Amino acid sequence: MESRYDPNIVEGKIRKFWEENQIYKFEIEGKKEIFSIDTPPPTVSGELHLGHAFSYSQAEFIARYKRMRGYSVFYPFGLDNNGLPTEMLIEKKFDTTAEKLGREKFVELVRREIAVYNERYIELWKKMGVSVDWSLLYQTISPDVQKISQKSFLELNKMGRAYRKEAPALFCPKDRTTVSQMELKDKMLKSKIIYLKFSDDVTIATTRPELLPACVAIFVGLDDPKHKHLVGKEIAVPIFGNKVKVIADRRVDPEFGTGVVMCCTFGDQTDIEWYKQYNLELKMIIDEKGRMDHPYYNGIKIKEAREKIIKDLSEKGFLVSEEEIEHNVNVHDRCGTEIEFIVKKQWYIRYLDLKPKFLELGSEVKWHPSHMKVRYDNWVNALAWDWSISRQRFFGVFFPMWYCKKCDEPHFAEEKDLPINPFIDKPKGKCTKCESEEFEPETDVMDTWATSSLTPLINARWGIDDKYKKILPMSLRAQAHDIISFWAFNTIVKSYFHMGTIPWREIIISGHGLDSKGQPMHKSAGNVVSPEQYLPKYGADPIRYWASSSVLGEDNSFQEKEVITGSRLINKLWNVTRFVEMTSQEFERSQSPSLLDKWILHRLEETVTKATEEFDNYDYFKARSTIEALFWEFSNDYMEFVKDRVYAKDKKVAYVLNIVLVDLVKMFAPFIPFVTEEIYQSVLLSGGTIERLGWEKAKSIHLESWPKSHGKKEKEIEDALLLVRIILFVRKWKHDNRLALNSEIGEVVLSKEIEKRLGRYVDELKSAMKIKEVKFGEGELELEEGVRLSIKA
RNA sequence: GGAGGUAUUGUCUAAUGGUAGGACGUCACCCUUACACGGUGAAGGCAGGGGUUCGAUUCCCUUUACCUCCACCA
Repeated sequence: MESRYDPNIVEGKIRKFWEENQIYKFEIEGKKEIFSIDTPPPTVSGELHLGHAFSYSQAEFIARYKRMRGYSVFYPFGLDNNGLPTEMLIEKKFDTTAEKLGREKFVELVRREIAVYNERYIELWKKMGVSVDWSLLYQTISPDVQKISQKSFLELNKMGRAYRKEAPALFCPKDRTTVSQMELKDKMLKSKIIYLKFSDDVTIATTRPELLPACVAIFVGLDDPKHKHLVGKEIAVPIFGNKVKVIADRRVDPEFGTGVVMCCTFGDQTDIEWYKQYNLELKMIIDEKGRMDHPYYNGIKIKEAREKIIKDLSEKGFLVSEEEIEHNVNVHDRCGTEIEFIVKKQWYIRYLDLKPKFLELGSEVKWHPSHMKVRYDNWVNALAWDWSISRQRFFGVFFPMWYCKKCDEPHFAEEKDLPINPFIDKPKGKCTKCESEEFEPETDVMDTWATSSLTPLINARWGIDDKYKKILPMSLRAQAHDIISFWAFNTIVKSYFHMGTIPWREIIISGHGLDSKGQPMHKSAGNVVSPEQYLPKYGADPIRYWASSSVLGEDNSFQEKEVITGSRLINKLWNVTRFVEMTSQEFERSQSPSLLDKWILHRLEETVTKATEEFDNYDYFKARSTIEALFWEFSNDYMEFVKDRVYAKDKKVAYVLNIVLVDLVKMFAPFIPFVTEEIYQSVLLSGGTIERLGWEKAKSIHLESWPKSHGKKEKEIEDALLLVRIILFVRKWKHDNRLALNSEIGEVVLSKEIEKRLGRYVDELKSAMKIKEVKFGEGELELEEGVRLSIKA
């Protein structure tokens, strides 16, 4: 055994060993019960950071634990590499756009490029030592997944759940795509609020004067005495002269601005609500490129339009005043551009009628921590729109359909022909409505959530073969809390539609890995820390150690010192092993173990019971702490106390040292898989420890069985604990008297009361603390009630 | 504006209705045949204000700060 543990040499070797021996291969056949994990496919959108490593290791600890508990663990890995984030990554890298390149060339470029990122992601995850079965890898852009996603769409369509409707959609003028509610972000932006005179008694405040040509109504507060007389009248719009009605509505705050609001289709969400409620006229004046589509503006950009009309209004005397303000606006999460509304035909999934069902399904899943379910419930209760799944983008899963050129009737692909690329594949048959044979493809792609919400079905190879049908419903979903409303919710939705059940029995929600100051890692904040930075220095085990230092659901800031602590633990474990290895040649199981042996065996027993319980509850951090507590007692106390016996080649102490070590190494294995594997292979297996203990050998520590508690209670535990307290007291006395801890002391006198309990074990005390003589009599120092002792150097 | 979470020594982080544990850092001591990348000790803490209680860091209310999600933003 090397005197020093070098992760850089060992980890690579171990990784190779795992791969060559397929240690993490999922076995579908056999008697073992299946434990299936639905892990998040990371979005391929750039470099991975420690926040990712943090989130992903949560499921990883559980997977390794469950494997040791004898489950056949289905632990796949996925890559979410379709959709806008991936497109933007490539557009940025090559400083181009999909429009410039054209659809085909662009898609090809993205395909080629993501292969590189895929490799990088996988490589890093392997380095971190995740125990996924890589043969289960899926990508959301792969043909199989496209097929599943398209099948889902076709099924929803057959169920009458999919519908196409012209509706206002959130739209990002910069990325030229519709976006969903979930892609919005608030941003404080400077802007101008303009006061416009519509008539002598009507002045309107607006931040969007350029929308004036789209003004279709004027609103005042419901019971606003100042403006009550206006309700029902018609007022002319400045410059354009068309007359619009004045309507009273509760959504207007009489105290804000002038108390009079213009409604333009569409300036914001309220405009849309009014448009729907009062059947207002539709005037779209912004096109899909974010340019003004109105004769007055002649195709200029929104910001220019604003300046132009302000100038014009001012010249024509409509402008009363303008104020600089800072206000919250909805911007696109990814590019920060202000969101507009456009009206487009989009595909929707109708599901608002199922809100009670979704709440019910949410309750069927067991949430860890339980309070995370509240977020799910809140989201479902607040749902106000059907699910829009169309995106005007390029690199994504295509809708498997065309439209009739003559009558616009949708024409769907057949399931057996999936996956379909409607740009290449030709539709079969004639238009069901007009019998035309000419079609054009649906140019939109599906929202990536429409696909990633299918991960349980993707994992089960739904519609491809029945190989992994058994994994459903999955045992566990692991994800972070920010996407409860998207990923968790949408997965439950799709699972209900396609299977009629919940997708998984339990869900664990992790927090975020934050930077050392507790800030979320964002590229824009410049605080992104990559695991690559720390891997060469410490290896993967210590980074995993950091990642395991948090309670489920809580954020965890990255602290290098935590990594260092992990590093020291590993070093200590290595050296403990080296010490114990010296004793591993001959064991003898004692029928009457010494008091200290009983003590440490009792502690082992306690630890196994407690850690198992905690792990079963997904409290891996508690489990780790429990295990660590035993480890430090074992190495700093027990091992020190029995050194004399070790040097004297006592076979009984050898036995105790080795079983405690083996169980500790096993219990540490889910957290620090590399060093524990190395110890298992190079010492416990090849040194013959496992064999001599009479235990069953495994190919890898990670296929070993988790230690079992025997439920046996050692007798005399109270006496053993007293003995330990006395030893610790003597140790402190040595320290206080500036003596080396292995120095000899002449005499210890213990009070008479102790003689009855510990009289037989005096030799253990003597040997543990190098005491020449132990007597019983009257002690001077008080250890605790009834226990007094004197110590003489 | 609403919902959820969090607030513990210089820093990071646990537990707990009755003496708050650990890690890093600091200080002191110990070069001990597994480890000085070690060991033994010490100093140092419950965000503010109310309430319940014999007793509150813990339970309740509230203020403040931060994180996440949602809504509003004329």
